[in-house]
Amino acid sequence: MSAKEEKYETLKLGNQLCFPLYACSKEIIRKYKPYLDEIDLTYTQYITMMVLWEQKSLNVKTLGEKLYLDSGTLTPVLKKLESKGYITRERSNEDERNLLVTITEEGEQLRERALSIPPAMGSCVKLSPEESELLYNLLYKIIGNVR
Amino acid sequence: MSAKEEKYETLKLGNQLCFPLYACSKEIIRKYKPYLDEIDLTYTQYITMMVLWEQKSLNVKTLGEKLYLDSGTLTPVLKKLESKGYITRERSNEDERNLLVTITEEGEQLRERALSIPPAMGSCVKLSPEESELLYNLLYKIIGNVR
DNA sequence: CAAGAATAAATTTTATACTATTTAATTATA
DNA sequence: TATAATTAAATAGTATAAAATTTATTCTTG
Repeated sequence: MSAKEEKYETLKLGNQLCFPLYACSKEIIRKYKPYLDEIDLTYTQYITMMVLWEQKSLNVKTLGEKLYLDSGTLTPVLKKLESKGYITRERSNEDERNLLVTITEEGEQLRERALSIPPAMGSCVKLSPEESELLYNLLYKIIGNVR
Repeated sequence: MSAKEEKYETLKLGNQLCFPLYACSKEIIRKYKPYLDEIDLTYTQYITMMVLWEQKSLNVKTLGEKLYLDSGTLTPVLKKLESKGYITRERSNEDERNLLVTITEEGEQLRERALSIPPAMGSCVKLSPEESELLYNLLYKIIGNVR
């Protein structure tokens, strides 16, 4: 390898860790689309509903901390979910700065229809349980380091 | 654990592999921002330049295959890079359907200024070389499986 | 060699995302 | 307690992304 090639080695796309992360994330979300289309959710709406299926009611800030998203992204997502009838949005009585997001009965029912999605996606990704766990731990390690 | 909790276990955010992938990708790109701001590039513009630093000239389709992006995303990115003087865009003589993207002298010079970015980012991610390689391989394995 | 098929970009539409700013409400403090 | 500081959402502006459609060009094949 020439001296010049050596010098710029670290700037090659194939030597980045960020690029496969970015590409992999996008490709998986793309792969979700046909399944999510069946329940008329986008990926962002889906992970938002996931939080609400576990915790029936919370404010935008707490939701954003769980999803690593801020109100600039969440406000339009939540308005959309409200228009679909899956959530309600109302200011908290104790502190009116907080907008309380609460799942509706229809939102609860959607959970049933979403049950088929994780196994379908798992069969696309095709990692062994050991590989999945390894990847999971490495990703959360980076998230912890970066933040 | 109750039967109901058991049933919905797979729909919990903490049990997804896609979510940490998505979150990790975004957090890393966010971490790039201050470094990329110094050379006035966005992340998408940066990975585009990376390809062009390696291969001086190619058409939009080939570029898109390398970056997993289509012309809908690349066209505005390339117009921006052109306006900054880092690339030229011209139709190929052999086949006028192809738009040939070519790096300029200024684009080449930018490579020098970008040299400091990979080591700065590496120190943020804080994975050992072994962990990095493991992660790299798992990510490309998924990309290969999904596509 | 002309009509149709295929290909490459660009454009359109919808939905994210991030940063910075603004607005409204609450808390802290001088 | 009036004012400043802080906090939570919403908004504005810029930049991605994906899918679908359109346009222009080239290839295929009858």
